[in-house]
Amino acid sequence: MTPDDFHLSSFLPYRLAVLSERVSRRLSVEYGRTHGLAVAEWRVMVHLLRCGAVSVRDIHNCVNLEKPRVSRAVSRLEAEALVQKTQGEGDGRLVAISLTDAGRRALADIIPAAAQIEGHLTGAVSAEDLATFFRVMERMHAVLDDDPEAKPRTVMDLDRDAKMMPSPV
Amino acid sequence: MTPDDFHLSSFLPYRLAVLSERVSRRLSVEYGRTHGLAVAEWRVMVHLLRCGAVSVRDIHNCVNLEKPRVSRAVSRLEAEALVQKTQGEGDGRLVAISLTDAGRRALADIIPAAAQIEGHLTGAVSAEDLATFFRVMERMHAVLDDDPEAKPRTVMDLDRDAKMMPSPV
DNA sequence: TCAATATCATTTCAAATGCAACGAGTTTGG
DNA sequence: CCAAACTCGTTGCATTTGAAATGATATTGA
Repeated sequence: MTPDDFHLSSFLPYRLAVLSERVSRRLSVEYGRTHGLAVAEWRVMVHLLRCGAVSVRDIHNCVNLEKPRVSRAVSRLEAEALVQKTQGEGDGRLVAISLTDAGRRALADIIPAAAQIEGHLTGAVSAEDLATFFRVMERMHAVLDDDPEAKPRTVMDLDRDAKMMPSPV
Repeated sequence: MTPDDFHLSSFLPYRLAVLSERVSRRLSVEYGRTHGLAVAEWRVMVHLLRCGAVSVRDIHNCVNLEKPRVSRAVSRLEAEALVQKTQGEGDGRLVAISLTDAGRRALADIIPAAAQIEGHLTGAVSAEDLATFFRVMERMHAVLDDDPEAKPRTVMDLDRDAKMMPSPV
């Protein structure tokens, strides 16, 4: 690669970052204006909806947020009474975080709007192209999975389809 | 969309963010370890390689970085003698920022490594699939272009192929 | 049993970030 | 000609950020 014909605007990492940030910002307009949430809070709440009462560590392992960020997001959400923290049953270190009714109501409000934005984005291409798009994303993840310099993927982010690997006999 | 079957791990904005950040981090390992650069500095330098002596505003408009971030990135790069700032010729407000020889040498070092990482990622899929991938990205950008709530795209990020629009007669 | 180690959530601290304000310079319109 | 409006790059400031440290609890192994 000659340095001279290297264009930022055709460089994959840059293009990914630009699109991702643009989409992310558009989305945060939605849940920011309506419920004052930021991306960390949004991810935490969505995770809680599916997984019930879980620990900070569990959220950290599932939604790609650093531990302190989860901790602070939970604090903010608790202050707004969207989640509640209860002392873990068995293990005294663990904190059980769960949605409140208000939190569930907020999600019932936000999720359809979020899904609609996603629908606008995905609706602009054919189902085949979209499938290819996600397949390519998964292939890139797979490349990074084999790269010792790359940060490992969280379990939750593993592509379900890609999991059908020949199991070690 | 029923809130109950909403999965973060299949939500487009989330998936984009996760892949983008993972790729970005892998890349920054490269130029971070070898030359102590962060993403803002990397973008500025690459832009300078192509565009010669330009202003802060121009960089801001081309590489998707906020103005203060460009200003500070340039300061750091200047402190490391990778770029130089000279007083603009005509307009007394403008600053002409350009690469030093050391900056060019650093890029000659980093760009091949960056291109190689990109090659690993793109090499894992067929040319057709990759073309589809970029086409889908462009379509999503187009959707956001029509969305008044979305931040406008910078001129540099416009897809060259997509520019062939029927011009207003 | 109980010291050493590990894990959990939080906090600390320094650095990065982005918005808004600023001072300096330039353009515009009367 | 000159005052108002605009543009440029930088800086102030409050917030966010992540790595490492902390304190509290659990687990391990001798």
